[in-house]
Amino acid sequence: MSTTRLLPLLGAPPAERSDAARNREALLQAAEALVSRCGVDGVTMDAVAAQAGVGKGTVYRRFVSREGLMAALLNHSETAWQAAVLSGPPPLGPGAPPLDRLLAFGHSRMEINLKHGDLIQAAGHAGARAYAAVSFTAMHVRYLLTEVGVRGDIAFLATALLAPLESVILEQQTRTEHISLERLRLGWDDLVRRVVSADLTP
Amino acid sequence: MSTTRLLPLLGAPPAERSDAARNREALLQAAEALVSRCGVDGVTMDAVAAQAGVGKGTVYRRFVSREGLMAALLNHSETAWQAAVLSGPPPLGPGAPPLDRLLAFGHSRMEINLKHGDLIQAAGHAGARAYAAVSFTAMHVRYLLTEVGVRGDIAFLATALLAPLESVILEQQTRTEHISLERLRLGWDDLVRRVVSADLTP
DNA sequence: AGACAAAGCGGACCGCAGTCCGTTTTTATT
DNA sequence: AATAAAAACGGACTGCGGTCCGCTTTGTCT
Repeated sequence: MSTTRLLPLLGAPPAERSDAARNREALLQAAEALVSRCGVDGVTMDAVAAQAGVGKGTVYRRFVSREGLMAALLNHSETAWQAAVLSGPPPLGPGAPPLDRLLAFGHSRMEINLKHGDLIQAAGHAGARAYAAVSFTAMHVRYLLTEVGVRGDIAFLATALLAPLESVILEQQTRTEHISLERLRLGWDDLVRRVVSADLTP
Repeated sequence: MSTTRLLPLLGAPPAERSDAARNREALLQAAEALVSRCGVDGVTMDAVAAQAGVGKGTVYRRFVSREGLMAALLNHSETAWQAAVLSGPPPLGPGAPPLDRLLAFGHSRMEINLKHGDLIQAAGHAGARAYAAVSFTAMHVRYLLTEVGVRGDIAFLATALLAPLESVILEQQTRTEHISLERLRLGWDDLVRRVVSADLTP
């Protein structure tokens, strides 16, 4: 009679306990509510815990840190957006020529990063960087660049193109340099064309 | 007998009191010492105050916030660097053709931003952004782009080129994408040439 | 020199992020 | 159903950033 420990599946997450799942849901919902009520900066961890009806320790067990919680909040919209990129209507989604997709990608990403600027900021290191967003966007831009026919250090170029789409940069441009969203879009288009055209018209 | 208030010079800073100056010096020195002893993250405001032999309130009076203090620390090296750009030896300083200066600018900025990554991070909003550094570098890159003969939205292009030189981006590239410094340099050169060449070979 | 503002100073105090550990709930096993 | 291990929970507690306000120093005007 061996203990039927049916092998841990090597890295399969041990499955979440039901109460844990319930609490996570409650916490996310509470956080969302508080964000829309007090703004991102007005949300304290104690408040989130209280609103969800759990102890503070629970919040940290689930989300590790304030940044982690904010990142989790972010992931919601991020997921929907990724779906739009992977299988939504063109030109953001598949079906349009890769250059058009790249331009649309920039416009869309700009909007997102401006809209969630405060959340992204609050998510700090766990936010824009190191999380799903970075690897997904980087991967996608690399893919599009290749499709367009760009030669060279694709990985570097992808990151370089993504950099000016970062929330911090956009915020600086719109707030302190007074650049309009329309101008940002035109600028992006121009930048992309410059980067790309070197390989197209040799 | 009019009060010889010899007009406030309209916005001339009211001149710093001697004790204030002394304390500022002491604080900066203390902060620097602590940074090199405990690392940026290990520096607490209380410690800085204690080490300088003043009260905590004084620290905040001089530097407003922790970020402000870090920004002040940063300004030291920043100033030296600006001097090198404005009047140092080519190709970073004047004398070389503008394209070479632009390439050298990128390499140099990269090094700085990587070297002081933790300080920049700690200086947060008061650091890379909104402070001396941003307007100076932006101005300089705009100037070089113009000299090179780039047409278009120079202000936007300057910011877009500066974005991938930001400490956060560089850190991501070197740490999680494992891109070597050498490759970053080559990438920068390639990026700049792509952006520039569109206007040069029409 | 004396006096009077203004600027500077200090450290007690507050709020929030994050930790710790004894207690409770869930789930697998018999 | 009983049991036991693992996972989750809660809330008191700590440390740090930042504020506040009564006291002291500095500089100026007579």
